Amino acid sequence: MRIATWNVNSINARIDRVHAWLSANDCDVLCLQELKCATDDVPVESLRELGYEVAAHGTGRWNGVAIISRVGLDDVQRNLPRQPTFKDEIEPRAIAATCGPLRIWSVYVPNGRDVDDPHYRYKLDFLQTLGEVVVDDERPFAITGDMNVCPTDDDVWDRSEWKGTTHVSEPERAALADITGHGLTDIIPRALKHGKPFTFWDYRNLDFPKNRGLRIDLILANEALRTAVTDVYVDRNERKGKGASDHAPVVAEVNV
DNA sequence: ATGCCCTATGATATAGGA
Repeated sequence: MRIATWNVNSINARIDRVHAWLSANDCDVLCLQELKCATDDVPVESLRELGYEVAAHGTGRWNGVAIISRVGLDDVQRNLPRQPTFKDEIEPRAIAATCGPLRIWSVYVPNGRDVDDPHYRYKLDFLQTLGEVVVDDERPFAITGDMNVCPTDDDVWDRSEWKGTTHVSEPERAALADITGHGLTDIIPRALKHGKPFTFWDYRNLDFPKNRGLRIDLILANEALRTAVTDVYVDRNERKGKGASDHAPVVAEVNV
């Protein structure tokens, strides 16, 4: 079984690429983030014609998450239990489903914007709440998605360029460690090039050609899933060319 | 060649991204 997580930065802007990627990559379960459209505006027909079921959760303009699967899509759950609000809204940032043997979450953690911004407190609250979804179970389980946190300094292209910013601060890393403390492992992908498995490169300043990247798209797997993983990699080819998302898919081969 | 920001919106600037 092949699973993947991919922040597509608008599903409508990216649908041709997503369609082509699915056609070429034999993927069973794909978790998407940043749909940037309402649930009813997701181009589901393009995905269904490839044999996938779609569970989406979006309200338009920003955020939005989905799970698409060709191995079953049951018990869909939208939002975290007790998910924190921002400006009194519960934003569409989390969705879960059971896909065959696997229980999986697709989440888009708030950016935080700046360590002094209220959005940062919201981010920490969201991360704290996210740990509560972990179930103590024999069944393969994963939280995947754009965590907007670099787990270690190895996950930043240049630590000195990211001093005092979000994504690398100790409280964010501690909050992420609290999640993995529930029995999950950050499955670190192998790098296909340049030694570091970054998953995001800003569109600006030639960041991708210069490999100024971050590893923020993660697969957090429980023991049953972790031991079944036979390979994990970043599909950095998908970041190339015109019309790419600023994130690349993270792909895991799982023997379940 | 991996190449000099992108997306959505009661839009013609602005917010958000990380």
